[in-house]
Amino acid sequence: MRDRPYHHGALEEALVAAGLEAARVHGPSGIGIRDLAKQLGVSPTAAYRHFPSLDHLVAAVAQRARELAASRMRDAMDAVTIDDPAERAWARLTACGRAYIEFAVDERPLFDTAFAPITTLPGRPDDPDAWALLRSSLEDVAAQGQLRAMDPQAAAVFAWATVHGMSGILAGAAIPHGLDVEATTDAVLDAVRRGLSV
Amino acid sequence: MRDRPYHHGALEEALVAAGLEAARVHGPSGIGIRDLAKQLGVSPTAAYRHFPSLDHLVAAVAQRARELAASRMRDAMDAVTIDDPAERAWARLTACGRAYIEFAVDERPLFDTAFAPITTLPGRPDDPDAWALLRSSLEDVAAQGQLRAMDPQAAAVFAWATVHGMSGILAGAAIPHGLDVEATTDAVLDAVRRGLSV
DNA sequence: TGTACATCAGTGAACGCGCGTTCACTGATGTAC
DNA sequence: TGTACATCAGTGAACGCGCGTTCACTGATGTAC
Repeated sequence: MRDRPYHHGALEEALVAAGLEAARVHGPSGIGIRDLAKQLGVSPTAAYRHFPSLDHLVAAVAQRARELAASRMRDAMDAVTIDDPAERAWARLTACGRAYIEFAVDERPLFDTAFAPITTLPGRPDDPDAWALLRSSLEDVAAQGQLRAMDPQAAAVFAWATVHGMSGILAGAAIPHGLDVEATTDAVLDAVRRGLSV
Repeated sequence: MRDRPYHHGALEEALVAAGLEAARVHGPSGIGIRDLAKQLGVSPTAAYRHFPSLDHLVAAVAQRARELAASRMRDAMDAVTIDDPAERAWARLTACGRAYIEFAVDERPLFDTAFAPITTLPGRPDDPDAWALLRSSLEDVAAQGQLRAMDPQAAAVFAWATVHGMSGILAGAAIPHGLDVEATTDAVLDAVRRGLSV
């Protein structure tokens, strides 16, 4: 006489989805087996049918969060409408970085979840993959002859480090007093371009 | 007939020092009231004579960790021996950034402790202060007429973001496969200079 | 110089909580014959 | 087409742990008179 069938049917997916919502509000430490099971009207033990431990569930949620960030980056890149090939390549790289920073600011707990130190490797590659998007947009810039002679790996690390660090600064409590976020983001992205261009 | 006097004498300092050692190995979450009290041969309650809560103790340890990072940066800056004023200013800025990155790599858990999101404000300013060191070395570069026209605040955020992000990449598990750490650090610091210079 | 007394820095036991995880078990599903 | 049975996905209760924190209390210290 229960209103819910004995078998949930899609508990694994439901756990990840509910975990993502929890992480959206409270970050990675907000994901708990007992908590999520309660929300889904299921016993805590049921979760262990799908994940060997909490760590694995957190890793699945983190992957989902990274993919969310990456898809925002991809969308921002696709929204670039400039025709000139060289400027287009730069604009796509910049859009990619800006989207990363905006994700950190808009969805701070999710950002923390996405890029927290990895404890358990995911079972499949990220799709889309943020690092791959960055690499490919840098390759476009290079293909336009815009990149100065430097190790392409180092160039990618430089670009990533800057937007990642900027995200950390804006997302953390460490924002320098009275900082104009948008203007500073523009200036930082411009400095990245100058650091990379011929 | 105890070998230890009833009053410890310097428990506050001892707690911070022991907390720093714990954080050095296990990061901020490795700092625990019961644990430190046990190490010092004191009851957990005694800690509450000196800190209203664990959070305050952690904040004190974090400040100590930041100051440790900052003093490494200052030492590295002071070790620069170049005479030419403009090159000297750049070298000091670079040394400062490199020391920050090296601290993250050498003392990862301490780095995590130092720059974790702040929960409780410290009772006194950092001494030395990492952000102030960076600002002042950038001012030196500007005073040498080497800095291109940009908001000085944004310039500082750009430099800090890059080394902070680089630290995060190197300290996290997210190191791209087969990365040459030293060479990449050099390349990134060089890109920062290019991003800032006239 | 001695003494009463306020204050400070400790003790030791206990509370209460929430967590991940495990155990023995049951309801539902699907498949071989 | 029906049925036995392996397998899968749940239940519900409990374990055990370690933590921060609190309580009533005591030993040591310093200071006013």
